[in-house]
Amino acid sequence: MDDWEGMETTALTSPASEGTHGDSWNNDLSKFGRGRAGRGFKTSFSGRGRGFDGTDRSELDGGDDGVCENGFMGGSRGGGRGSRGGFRSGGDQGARGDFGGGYRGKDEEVFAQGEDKDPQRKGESEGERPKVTYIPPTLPEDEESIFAHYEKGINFDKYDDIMVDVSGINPPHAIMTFEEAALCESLRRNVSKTGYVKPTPVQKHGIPIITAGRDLMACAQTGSGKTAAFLLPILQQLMADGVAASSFSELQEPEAIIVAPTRELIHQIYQEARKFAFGTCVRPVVVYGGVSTGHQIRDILRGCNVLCGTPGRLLDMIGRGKVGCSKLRYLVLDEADRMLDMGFEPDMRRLVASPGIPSKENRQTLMFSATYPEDIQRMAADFLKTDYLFLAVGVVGGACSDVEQTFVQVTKFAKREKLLDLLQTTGTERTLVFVETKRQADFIATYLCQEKVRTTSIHGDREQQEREQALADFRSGKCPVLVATSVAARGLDIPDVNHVVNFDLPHNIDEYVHRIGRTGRCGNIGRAVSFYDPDADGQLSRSLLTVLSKAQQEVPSWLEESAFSCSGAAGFNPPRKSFAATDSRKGGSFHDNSTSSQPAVPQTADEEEWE
DNA sequence: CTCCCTT
Repeated sequence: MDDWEGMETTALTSPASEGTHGDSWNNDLSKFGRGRAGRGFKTSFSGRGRGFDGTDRSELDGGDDGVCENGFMGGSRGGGRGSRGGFRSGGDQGARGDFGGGYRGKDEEVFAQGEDKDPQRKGESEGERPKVTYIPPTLPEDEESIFAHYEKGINFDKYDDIMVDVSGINPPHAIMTFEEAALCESLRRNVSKTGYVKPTPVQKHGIPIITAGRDLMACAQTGSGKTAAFLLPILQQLMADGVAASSFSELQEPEAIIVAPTRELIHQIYQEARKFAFGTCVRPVVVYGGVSTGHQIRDILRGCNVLCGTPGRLLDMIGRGKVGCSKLRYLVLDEADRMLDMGFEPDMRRLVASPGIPSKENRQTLMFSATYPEDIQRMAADFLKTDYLFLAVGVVGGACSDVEQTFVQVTKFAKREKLLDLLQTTGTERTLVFVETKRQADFIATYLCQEKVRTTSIHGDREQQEREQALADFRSGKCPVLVATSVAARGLDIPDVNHVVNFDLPHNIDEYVHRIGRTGRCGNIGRAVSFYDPDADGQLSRSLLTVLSKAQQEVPSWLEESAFSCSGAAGFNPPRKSFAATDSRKGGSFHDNSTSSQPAVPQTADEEEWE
């Protein structure tokens, strides 16, 4: 089932970049160890208001052309030069001087990735490459390319065992076939070209719910066909209601907006949207950071019915007046729990406060994720109509137990050796190594490269082009080891990930569930090995225990003991978050439960499947 | 605290 929402490798690998990064694992090495003082990104980001509320472009653009762009870069590449200040800080201005004004320019003067090789720049950069506004490879428009990679073996029958639970008032009946979805001709054709024969459970239930105009909070694993579950009914409605054929305009007012927490993920969703919208008058567009803004603006202005985006760039586009929200009918939050957690919540609130945007009563809001901490569910109600439906889809004894989860007690300092050890015994099978920090990702990737393990890495401080290249190299098998931060934890659909290694365990259990969900999919056996550092991971032990037992995994006795001792006095350590696929409106009983002898997870039917 | 999110 991995293949379902598969991002097309080709889309991420441009011929031009092939040369530059051809030897990615080798080449990456040279880039890894560079000092990285962190970019102004974060500081400026979480800091305060963003340019976008200003709507006043002059300020924004002025910043672009002047200090910011390179300041930004300087922070990233400049290792150590005073880049902490965030963009627009004086300290960054220094960085700018280093590469003269040549490269910073307007969006119009961007460099295609091939030019990245410019020897002069390379020479002078030495750890300080000038900012090149990256233009992702133009995706081919031909049918063949759009529908590439649809012929993977999908075990549809596996889905018959899935347990489904719908709660909420008056849910519509599920459909059993795509015919019942009453899709128009071109959509039907696209569906079958995509290789879908019969709907998956999330589609069987989700499609009629959306078609009926209901708001939805859906709990389903990535790769279970959830993207199609919301795209199809949305596209169908738009076409049925005869949306104006998209055409050039200085202001575009999309009928649907889809947001996701990472660039790679939104790109993947966009690819799906292109498939299903092929040959229709509905035009999907994608926007995200790290690539040329001007390019994306032009793409939007050509016509935009379904806008996919990461929050920052999306808000930027709205703030620049390129995108209006008054015609919005559908708002989709993918990885919704992530979109509503601390990091993104302000952006989401800002989004739903955009000028002209219909209130929640006057639009349809759809949320999808594999995990829904209960506090997040409560907050999600701010975005949903009160009668929203909750849909939980799980594979009984399925995906989760297809992942063999093992734990190794390792202290911080022994982790590196242990990892190498592990990789040498597993050979070249595809392995995704999760680490806690961006710095650590560079560090470990460099180390593995030195040990002749073909490794690449992905994290938020890498150039967008590098991120895409890394993913492409991992997918293609050129680099069978990918070292990643949580940027790769969710949603990414990479077939044949044989192993997931939690070099560092995440701090929260949902993240753990998402991470190990990168493997063991589609009936394949996956393996997840986690390095458990008793000094650091004690807090997680209890919820790990619950996850393990629910997935019918063996629990090491030391972990059990650790959980016992870490939980302190009975009931004093209730799980902060539950990770179950349970409608928080159902009684709300498990609040109270969590302080009793109940395990961390509410005892409902949805044993399975958090992905 | 870190991660991810515009310029």
